[in-house]
Amino acid sequence: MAVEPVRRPGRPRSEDARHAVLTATLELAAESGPAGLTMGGIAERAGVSKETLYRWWHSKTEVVLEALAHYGDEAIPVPDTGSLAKDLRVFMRATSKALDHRTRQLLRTLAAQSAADPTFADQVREEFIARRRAALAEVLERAVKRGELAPARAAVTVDFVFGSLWYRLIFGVGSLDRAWADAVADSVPGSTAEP
Amino acid sequence: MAVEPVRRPGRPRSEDARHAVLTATLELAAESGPAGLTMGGIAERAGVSKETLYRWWHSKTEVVLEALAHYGDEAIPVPDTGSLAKDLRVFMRATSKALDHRTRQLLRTLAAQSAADPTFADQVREEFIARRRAALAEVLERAVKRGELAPARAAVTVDFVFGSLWYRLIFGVGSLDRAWADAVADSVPGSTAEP
Amino acid sequence: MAVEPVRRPGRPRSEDARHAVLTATLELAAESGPAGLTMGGIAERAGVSKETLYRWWHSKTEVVLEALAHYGDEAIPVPDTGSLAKDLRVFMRATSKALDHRTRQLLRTLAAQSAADPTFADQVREEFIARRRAALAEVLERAVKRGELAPARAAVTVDFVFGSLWYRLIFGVGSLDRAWADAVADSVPGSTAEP
Amino acid sequence: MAVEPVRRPGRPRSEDARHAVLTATLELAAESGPAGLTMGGIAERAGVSKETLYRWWHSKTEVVLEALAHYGDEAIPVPDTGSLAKDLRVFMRATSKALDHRTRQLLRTLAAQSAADPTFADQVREEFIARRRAALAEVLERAVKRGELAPARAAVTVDFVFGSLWYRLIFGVGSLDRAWADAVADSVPGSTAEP
DNA sequence: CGGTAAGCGAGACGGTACGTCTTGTCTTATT
DNA sequence: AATAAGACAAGACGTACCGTCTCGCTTACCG
Repeated sequence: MAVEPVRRPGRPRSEDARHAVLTATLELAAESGPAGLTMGGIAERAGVSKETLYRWWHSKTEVVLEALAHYGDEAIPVPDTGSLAKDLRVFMRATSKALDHRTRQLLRTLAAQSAADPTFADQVREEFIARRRAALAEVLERAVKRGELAPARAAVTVDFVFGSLWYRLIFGVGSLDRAWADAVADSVPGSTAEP
Repeated sequence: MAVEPVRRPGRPRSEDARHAVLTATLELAAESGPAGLTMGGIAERAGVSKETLYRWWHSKTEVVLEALAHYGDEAIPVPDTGSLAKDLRVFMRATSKALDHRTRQLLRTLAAQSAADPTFADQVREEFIARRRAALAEVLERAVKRGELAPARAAVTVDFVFGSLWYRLIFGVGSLDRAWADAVADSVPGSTAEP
Repeated sequence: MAVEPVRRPGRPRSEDARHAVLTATLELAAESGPAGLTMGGIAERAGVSKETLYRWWHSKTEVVLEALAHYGDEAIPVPDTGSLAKDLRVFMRATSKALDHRTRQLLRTLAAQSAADPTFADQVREEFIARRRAALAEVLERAVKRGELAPARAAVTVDFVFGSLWYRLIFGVGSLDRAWADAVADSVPGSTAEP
Repeated sequence: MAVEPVRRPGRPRSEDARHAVLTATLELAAESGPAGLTMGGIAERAGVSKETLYRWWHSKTEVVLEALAHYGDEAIPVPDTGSLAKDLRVFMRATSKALDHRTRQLLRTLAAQSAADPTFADQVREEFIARRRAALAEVLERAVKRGELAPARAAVTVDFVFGSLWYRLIFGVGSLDRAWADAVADSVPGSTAEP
């Protein structure tokens, strides 16, 4: 049974255009940051008309969201070493490693738009934030089942990890390097003992 | 010796104008949120010329920063009950209580601008974030001296508390009410025992 | 010998589409005037694709031109009463009568496009203006042959009649009613005497 | 008594900007005609922001109108030789002479916009057309007073002269040179006799 | 009766102009 | 010197229309 063999009439959406837009967004975000990322700029860089841009994405945030989703979907795998301490280490270090310049710029763009507009915040939360939370929650869930972690603590831990990340990213309060990753991993009770 | 008896020539700065600007900023932020808060709008609402606005504040962020500082400076006192658990409870509940609609809108404006522009982020960090961190650090420091808290844990705790706050504020990931305040307070080790 | 018995292969042009386009053009012109008459609008109203529109007409002007030709081709017959004064009266009154709201909107569209683009002006002149001029010229020619009109005056009279019409139509300088028609007819020398 | 010595507060309107806009409009109209004359283009050529353009002129037509008024106000003087025939000759030849390439482009722009939008047509009529009509009407009035021209004929003559001009200009029906000027002048009864 | 070829709808596309908005600077007269 | 009033350059925004394109489907004929 084919999943979607239907072909609607009319010229089909150009995959080239879509790809060019997402690529241009990543490039521009990396180069100029949130402030320099404009719809007109993306369109020009991508060799795409503004109308096409607005047809498929209703705002800058949506473009960034999709660009980021495409780029970083498998960057951080969900580890399963059998030990919470090790799992957290792996997860945090992978997270830290994924935060290169380009990604930080994209995330800052996401944060800026989300802070300014609750509607977009909802979208970002559901389509991006939730995925990351789920990945970490999976790791913690296993630890809870093994009795390594109190259930109540699992919940706040997710906030802790990502809260720290965004807080530092947005306000520049401290680094997001490997030292940070390890410090965060170690601070989760029950994972401190075995370094 | 008088502290500052100097009187520069010319018309002195209008205190009325300054006050009107800060009030207008608070009002507009509460009404329209980050997206609707413009320099032109503030000037108009305050009955002040844009010239005057830009003379004393170099950017929207500075205005918001000062408006916020004025409004919420003594809102959250630094508690000293002799017990980390109690101190944290008081601090977190006061923090939660201070986060009314207006304040959240202002904080979101700060976050949006900071995420978009690292220079503003620096400013926000130095003039606003740092003060809050210092207040919490003072509470934790005392606990460390009493042997209630490991020094290493004190550092990450500050990140935890404020990270959670901004994370939830920006992306709408969960509430910021009294339940949240208590959950955060309880999750700091050594303060869990006594509810 | 049949004039055009050839039948090219492939699907023949849809007469329905052609008719729908011309009708839609007339309707839209009457409703929204030159400014509101767009190719996309015509296509949509006619239930025809833009592709089809552009296949058969290369510009808005061509569509309007054909719509107008279809509608008003026999509206103004060439009178031949034997008297210049009477012929002119009939011609001018018929002209005036043909200038209902819809026709005026169409003519204004033609004028707008012609003024903006000399190439279209050429087309309009050859395919529309020339026909009207020829009709009037025929009437005047007969008068010249009868000795009622000086040959030199015949030439400028055509300019006079149609110039006045377009001038008033475009700039709203005076009416185009029966009074105007009579005034114009009467002002041609040799036709004034007999009212 | 000074006509307008009042000085409103605020930065006064820049005469430089105004002049640059009108000049740029004339240049662009001459170069590219009605179709190539855009608000953005005018702004760029004039070194003026689009906001300034729209602050003072609400549409392209208004800019063109003012540009034309400035340029051609005294181009065609009202002659008074004492003879209708001579006056008309002078007036028509001056009119013809004033119709250089640049002016024709401007007039065509005016016509295009007027045909498309009756509101602008009203404006053009009152602020531009009316002045020309008044000039010619003055000449004819004098002839009527001298008994050279029937009052009824004076009215249609104005239509005739300008109708012919615009008709030829818009649709390219014949020239607008000296031969045309003389032919039109001669065709007015009472002025034909004396060449 | 099946192949071939053009017409047709739907609708995406690059391009360009539109008119509005906000930012930060400036130039006045007034206080 | 500071103010209000407000004009200004710069440039992003989101919309509209243009004319072209690429699809799948339809309607004829012709062999």
